[in-house]
Order: sequence, then C-alpha cells, then structure tokens
Amino acid sequence: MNALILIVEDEEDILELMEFNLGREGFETIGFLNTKRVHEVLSEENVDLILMDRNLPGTEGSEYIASLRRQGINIPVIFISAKDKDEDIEQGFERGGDDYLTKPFSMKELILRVKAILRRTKKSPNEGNSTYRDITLNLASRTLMIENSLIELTKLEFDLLYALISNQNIVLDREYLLEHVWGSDEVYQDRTVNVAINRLKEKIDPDKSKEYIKTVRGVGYTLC
Amino acid sequence: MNALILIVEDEEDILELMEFNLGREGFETIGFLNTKRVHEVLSEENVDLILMDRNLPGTEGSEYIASLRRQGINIPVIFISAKDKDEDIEQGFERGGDDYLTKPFSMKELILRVKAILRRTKKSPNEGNSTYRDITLNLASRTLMIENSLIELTKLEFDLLYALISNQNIVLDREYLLEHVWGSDEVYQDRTVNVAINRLKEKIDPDKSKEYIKTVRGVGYTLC
DNA sequence: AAGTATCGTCACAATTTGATTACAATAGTT
DNA sequence: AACTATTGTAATCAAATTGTGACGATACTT
Repeated sequence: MNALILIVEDEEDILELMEFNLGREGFETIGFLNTKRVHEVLSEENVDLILMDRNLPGTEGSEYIASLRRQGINIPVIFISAKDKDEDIEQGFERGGDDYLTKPFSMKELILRVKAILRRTKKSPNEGNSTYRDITLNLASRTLMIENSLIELTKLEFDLLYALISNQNIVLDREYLLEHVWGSDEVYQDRTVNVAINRLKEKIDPDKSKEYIKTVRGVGYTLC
Repeated sequence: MNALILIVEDEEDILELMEFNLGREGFETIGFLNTKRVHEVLSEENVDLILMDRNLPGTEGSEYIASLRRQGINIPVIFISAKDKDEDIEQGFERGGDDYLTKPFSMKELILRVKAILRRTKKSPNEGNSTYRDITLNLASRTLMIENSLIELTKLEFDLLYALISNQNIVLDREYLLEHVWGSDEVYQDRTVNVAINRLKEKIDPDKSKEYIKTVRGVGYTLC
C-alpha cells in the first residue's frame, strides 16, 4: 500500500512538478492550490504526510497546520516555503512542522526528506495491522477498514475475523474456532459458528459481492 | 524524563557549544570526539537521538550509522556535516539519517529539528502537554482545559484521562487500566472502571454531546 | 434427478455487558 | 473529631450481543 501525500502549493507549475516527481517514486498524491477542501479530504482519506506551502492565498500555511494540531490531527508535515529567515523556520517547527525546506529546493532532497519521515511514521507492514485484500484489521484500535470506510464489529465478530485473517489459506474447522475464538471452557454447538460467520459476512459484505469468507463444506471456513 | 542525546563531533569547540545549547533546553547530552566508545554507550544507555558528524578521524559518520542500522539499531539520527552536495545529502538519508543539517548551521535550527524529531519518536507525550480534540491536559499542573475553560479532576480521574489520551486510538481494556491507573498491588473489580469512566465522562462532557470516550463492548474504552 | 447431509437464514430467548444510582468506606482537611 | 471529597462496591435497569431451534436452500452423492 503506497503512502498518500497531500500537497498544498499555490503555484500550479510547482505543484505539478512535485506531484510528477513524487508519483514517479511510487507515492500517491493529492494536490491543492489552497487549504479550502483540505480538511474534508483529511477526514475522508488516510493521508500519511502533508507538504505545505506557507504563502497561500487567504490562509497562512503554518497557521493552518497549527489549527490541525489543536484538533489533534498529528499527520507529519513538511513546510516548503520561501520564508527562510530564522524566525520563519522557528515558527514553522513550533506550529507543528516535522521538517522545513526553503525555496528554491531540489526535488531530490524533497523526496529524500519525504522518505525519511515516512520511514519513521508509516506503520511498518503488519505491525498491529492484518490485511486481506481490501480489508484491514487494526488490533490496537480494534477497528476494521474496508476500502477506507470504517465498519463496526462486535467483539465476537472481530475476534472471529481476526482468527480467519491470521490464518489465511488455512481452513479453520468449527472445533478450532470454538476453542480459539469462543474459549474452551464453555460448550457450544457447531451451528453457533455458522450463525456467527453469517452475521460477520453480513457486516463485511452486505451485497454479497466480495465473497471474502469461503465455506468449506464438511470442514469449516477460510479466507483465501 | 529528559531526552538523552548522543553527539559525535570531532571539533571540540563545536561539540561543547552543542552540548551547552542543548543542555540549556533541558536535554541530557553525551558527547564524543569519535565513534570508538559510542557502541558501548548505546547498549548501556537509553539514547533517544544521535547527532552525527560525518568527517571523523578514522570512521565516516554515515557509514557508522549504516552499520548501526544493519544491526537493527533504529535510534533517530541527524547528520551534521560540511558535506553539502546533493549526493552527500542523498547518501546521508540513504544510510539511515532522519535529517541532515549542513555546516555552518544555526544552533536555533538544530534545536528545532531535534525537538521535531523527538516529538514524533519519543514515547512520552510532548512536554507534559497532551491534547485530544479540544481537550488539553497539562501534566505539570495536573489541570484540564476544555475549550479554554478549566475543569477540576480528582487524581483518579486525571490519571485515567491521561492513560486514555496518551493511548489515542488504542482500546484499553479494564485489566490494563486497573494495572496502570489504579496500580497493580491492590485487587479491584472490573466494574470499578465502569464507574470511574462514568464519573470522568460526567465531568468532561456533562451534556453528553461530545462523546470523547468510546465504549468498546466486551473490551474496554478508547479515545478516538 | 432424487435423496441426504450440510449450510444459511430468521426469529426469539437467554445471556452478557455497561450505565446509572445509591451507599459505604476511606482519606484528607479544618 | 467533624466534615468533606473521593473512591470502591453492590444493586438495578436497559440494551446489546449471542446461542439455539426451526426450516428452507444449497451442494454433494448415487
């Protein structure tokens, strides 16, 4: 999954150049000429890094970032600005910037700094995250994302999906599931699993178009 | 708990200047004129950040860092070097640097960059101030501000909110909370947490309009 | 194609869980 | 010591979750 970088830069040609170069490195980019629709996107998309110009029409970039920080939005930010005085740089960092690049800047250096930040902040693959196709399970927050939309699961449903997702390509029989998901002390019927699987399917694929969970007749269920 | 910064710089007067300025900002520092004893210290002390010169007697700083990285040591590194060519900077980042400052540099900027990196990588929340949405916890004065108005919390309530706020997006189960907020010596019931959470909710959101704390049925509570 | 075993689905009941309130116990203050 | 604030526990209520049985649908076998 490629990192998503949001760019705010009011000079259209510079913006294009940045998007082109970052895109060539395999990053996804969303560019804006001002901050108007940024907040909207931040709440909808999973942005990994923000590149922010400071001299923007209307808003001042670093003030905008400061307001994001006050809202508890801690996405990493690199300021890219012609403001190169010591006080300017100080202000940029104090308002929550992670790095500060002064114009004119080299594309190469920008890319290096982008990578350095993402290397630290982007959740390294499968650290607390389990994925299968377009499903992402986050263990810590106990949340399920399917195609960037959040789906609420009950505890049982979550544990069940986690068992399946961490045993991809392995058919889990009902006995195994009852023991590992439900817990071994109580005694349940095999049908209990059927119904639970069903309720899970209904939540993660209401249209029945994805077929995430495959039934293996006579044995159990699997994600494959 | 102050951050510990390890510095390798072969020019003695620059090293002293750096230690003096960083010390004045409240950082602990350990300075070296070469890399000889660095590894030893890294294994004994809990170093939060390394400031590394490149032109050192004997070793080349960035090569030394590269070897640390190969050993799985991922302490953040800021290179501080007179090598300012594009290729030099590229090499610095590729060998595992998090930032690159070219000599001559301003102490102010160094401190800002140090803080920016520690803000992200150090586990402890930044400077005793934790925020979430419009909530601000001040650890030093143990006070809580919500939308510019002061709210009084009891010790338990404060500690509980602090646990939640410093683990945003992570569901904390009752066992964890009892151990970390209440303390592990005594034995309490799980319900105790419910009641405490309730009292906290009542104080921080009497109208029940904000929904700061989310209940995760069957698991625990989270701020998200 | 018919028969059988297995599974999906639905409705309902049982259970679990959390919120809330009241009250008792404890600690800290005057 | 009396008072107050704080906190743990128990009881009650409401709600979400989950287990079960019934039955139709589906897949597999012959």
